[in-house]
Amino acid sequence: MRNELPVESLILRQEECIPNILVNCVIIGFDNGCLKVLLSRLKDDTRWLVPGCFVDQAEDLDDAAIRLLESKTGQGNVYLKQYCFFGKKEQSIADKDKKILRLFNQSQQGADYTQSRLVHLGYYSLIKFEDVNILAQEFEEVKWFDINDIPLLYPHQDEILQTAIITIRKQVGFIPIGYELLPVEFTMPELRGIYEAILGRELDRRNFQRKMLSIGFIKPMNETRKVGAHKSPNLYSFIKDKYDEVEKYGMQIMSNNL
Amino acid sequence: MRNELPVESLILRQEECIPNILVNCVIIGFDNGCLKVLLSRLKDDTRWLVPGCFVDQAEDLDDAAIRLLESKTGQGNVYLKQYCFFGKKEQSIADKDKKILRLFNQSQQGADYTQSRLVHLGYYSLIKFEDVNILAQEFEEVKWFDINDIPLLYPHQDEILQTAIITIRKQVGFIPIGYELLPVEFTMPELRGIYEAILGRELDRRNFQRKMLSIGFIKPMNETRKVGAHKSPNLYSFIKDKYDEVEKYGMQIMSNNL
DNA sequence: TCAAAAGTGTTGTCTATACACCCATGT
DNA sequence: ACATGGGTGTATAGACAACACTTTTGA
Repeated sequence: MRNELPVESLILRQEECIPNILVNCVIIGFDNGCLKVLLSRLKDDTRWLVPGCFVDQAEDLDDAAIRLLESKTGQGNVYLKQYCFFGKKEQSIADKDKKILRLFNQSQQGADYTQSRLVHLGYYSLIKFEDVNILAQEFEEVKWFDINDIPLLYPHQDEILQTAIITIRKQVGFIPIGYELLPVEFTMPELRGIYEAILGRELDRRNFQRKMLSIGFIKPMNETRKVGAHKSPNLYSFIKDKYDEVEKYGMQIMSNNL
Repeated sequence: MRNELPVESLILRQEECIPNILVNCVIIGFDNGCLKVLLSRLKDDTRWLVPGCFVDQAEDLDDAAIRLLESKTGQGNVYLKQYCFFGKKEQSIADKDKKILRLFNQSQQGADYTQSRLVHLGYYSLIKFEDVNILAQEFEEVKWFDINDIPLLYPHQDEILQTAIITIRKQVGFIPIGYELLPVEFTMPELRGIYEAILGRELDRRNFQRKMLSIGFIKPMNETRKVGAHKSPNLYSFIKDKYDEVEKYGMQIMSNNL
């Protein structure tokens, strides 16, 4: 599922970028009952990175994040939210790690990116796993990892990643997370699986269902899905309008007893 | 209450600063039943600004924010939290507004701060009103404003300020806000006043009291305060330890029905 | 027929809210 | 005495959690 050309055009910047600002994006998906995060590395490297890119002088920060997201997943119009910034004085790209610059900005011309103090601007994104077409440059490897099985990362990357996960966990009661992570039609056990993965504990099947339906932005389809030697679960879909209302006022979806 | 020397030493930077990163701090206090925000302007200017400063090359972002806070209030060890970053492509200091650079960094030597794309890193701070000693440079005016009566601001400043207020409103159920904004000893009506100011509506006096006491990190002092022609209210104080526990787990203080 | 998992109903407990009542104090 | 506002108690409605029971399906 590789597609070299669009990746290049998305990543390669004609103009010079801002040398000391790196946009990072923690891309979260959900598959097979587990939360996944998309990481990237140089093909011959051992350590992984949260995808990042430098920002064009003439580009909004948010647009840089969208461009980054598109360059890895092929998807641009998804849930994207800033959650944190990082910038300790010692934070910069070490000379010995200079090679990873290729992952952030293919043309290493112009500004000297290793000389600058580096400020990381952290975004996280929730994306439908099935919609993702993993894209990578020819020297790059991009891969989903189970969130509970993260490989060795470059310095500072763990903080960037873990802070995102903690933020999502704190916000899970306030964002209609299922809408972002699941396909258009989904079953109640699938939805519950997301909450269980994020909260790290089991939820009562019966109370969960009642709660979700009572909020009113999930509607049952008159179909079921065959998934095994038992009753086929109903399919549901989100009512986008209701969901948008809720989002505006920051209403609470899940109970507070985390 | 002016004190010229320390202000200079806090603001004036020997080394060169990062030219495109501006730390902003929305400083929130509570007085006389109203939320206040500390704004700054040049003495002969008409428009106000959220206090900001550039970051030293060899200074953590958080430390720059603390230095900024201290340079305006004399207080450094207070609640300080990053909440947002801003950076649209057109965002930079216009040549006609170049004069405000004096407010961010007294020495205008070195890097050309008007040439750069500007990224605002937003912090907000909750501070005990009585502890604040307003500090200003000789060409600067620093003043508390009622949060519902904000004067004319420079471009982008309104977004920085309003986003902070919205963030605080969303988080009010999760941060022990009274501990930060009130003196060590306080009355229940004072505490309630903060919540009412933030939520923008009245709360039931009696239920509020019960709720606050039931959470368990407020303890009654055996004193009262005379405040008028009626029963003197009890004084209370926070139990810091309990509060810290709560903070860690992001427990909920107020109900969710905003 | 049985196991597994979906879906429905019931009940007790806890929490939020509304409000009646009493207490303290200055004019 | 009375107006003002703090402090305590109680009753009701609604939400949450626990769990019994029913339904559907493949082996």
